[in-house]
Amino acid sequence: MISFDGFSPVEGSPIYLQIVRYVQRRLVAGTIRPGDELPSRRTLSALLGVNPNTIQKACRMLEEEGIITSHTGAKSLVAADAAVTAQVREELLEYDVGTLVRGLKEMGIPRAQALDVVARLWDAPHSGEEEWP
Amino acid sequence: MISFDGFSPVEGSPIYLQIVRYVQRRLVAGTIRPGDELPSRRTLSALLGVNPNTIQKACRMLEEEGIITSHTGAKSLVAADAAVTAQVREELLEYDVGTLVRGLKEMGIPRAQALDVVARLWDAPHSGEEEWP
DNA sequence: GCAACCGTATTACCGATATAATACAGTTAG
DNA sequence: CTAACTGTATTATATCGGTAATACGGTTGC
Repeated sequence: MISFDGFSPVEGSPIYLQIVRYVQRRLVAGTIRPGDELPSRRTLSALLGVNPNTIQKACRMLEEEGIITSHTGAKSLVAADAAVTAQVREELLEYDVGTLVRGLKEMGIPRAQALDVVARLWDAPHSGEEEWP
Repeated sequence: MISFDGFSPVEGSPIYLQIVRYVQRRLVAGTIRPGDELPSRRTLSALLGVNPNTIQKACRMLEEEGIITSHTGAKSLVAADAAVTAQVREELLEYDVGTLVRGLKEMGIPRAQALDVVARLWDAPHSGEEEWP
C-alpha cells in the first residue's frame, strides 16, 4: 500500500495536478513500484483532506498516462513499466529545468551564478526533506 | 515606453500572473527602469491579445508590490527603486530555484546530475531568447 | 476648451477547480 | 452468501480566471 507521507496540497496550482506530479516523481524515484496498491479514493480523500472527486480526477489522469490501472470494485494498482517511467522522468526533468532556465535568463542571471544558486539551495536545509541531527 | 516583445501568454498558470512575472524579471534584468512608461491598458490588451480586465488585474498587483505607480488619466510608470528591485530579485531567485530543487530531490535525481541538466539546457538553443547566426 | 486618450469600475457570462451529498455496480473477505 | 469495501457517475453549489461590453472621471495635447 502506497504511503502519501510528505504530501500536502498547496495553493498555486490545481490540487489534482499536484497529486499527479507527486505520484510521477515518487515513481521516478523508485519509491513507488509497479504492482503497488494505492489507497482507496475515500481513504486518500480523508488522508489528504481533499474531496473524493478531486482524488478521482487525479487518478483518471494517472490512468490515462498508463501510470496506474483501475478496475471497478478493486483497488487501483501502479502499472507503469520501465518505458513509461523513463518517459515520465525525461518529461518532468526537461520541463522543470527548462522552465527555470528560461526564467533565470529572462532575469539576466549569469550562467555561473545560476549554477551556484542551484548548488547552494540543494545543500540548504530548507529545500525539502532534510533533518537536523 | 516599455516594449512587451517576447511575451505571449501560455496555459498552465493565470495570464495576469505571467504578466506580473514578466515585468518583475525584466525589472531585475534592468531592461525596465524606474520612470519608464507602460503602454496603456487598452494598448497592452490589443498587443498581447488579452482582455483589458486581465491587464488591469496584473497592473493592480504590480502597484501593490510597489513596482509601478498608476494615476487616473495618466500613463502608469515604473516606480521600483533599488531596494524593491533587489527584493524582487531575491524572491524570484529563491522561489524558482527552490521549487525546482524540491521537485528534483523528490524524483531522486542526484545533485551532480541536476547541475548537469541545468548546464545542458542553459546551453541548448531551445531554452529561450537565443539566435542562430 | 475640447477631443482624444488614460485609469478605473461595473455587470454579465463561461469554463475550470473544488466541495458536498448521493447513488450504483463490481470485488473481496469473513 | 453477505456485508463491507471498491471504483464510478451524477447533481448541485461556490469560487476563480478570463472575456465582453459599457460607463465614468481625470489628464494630456492641440
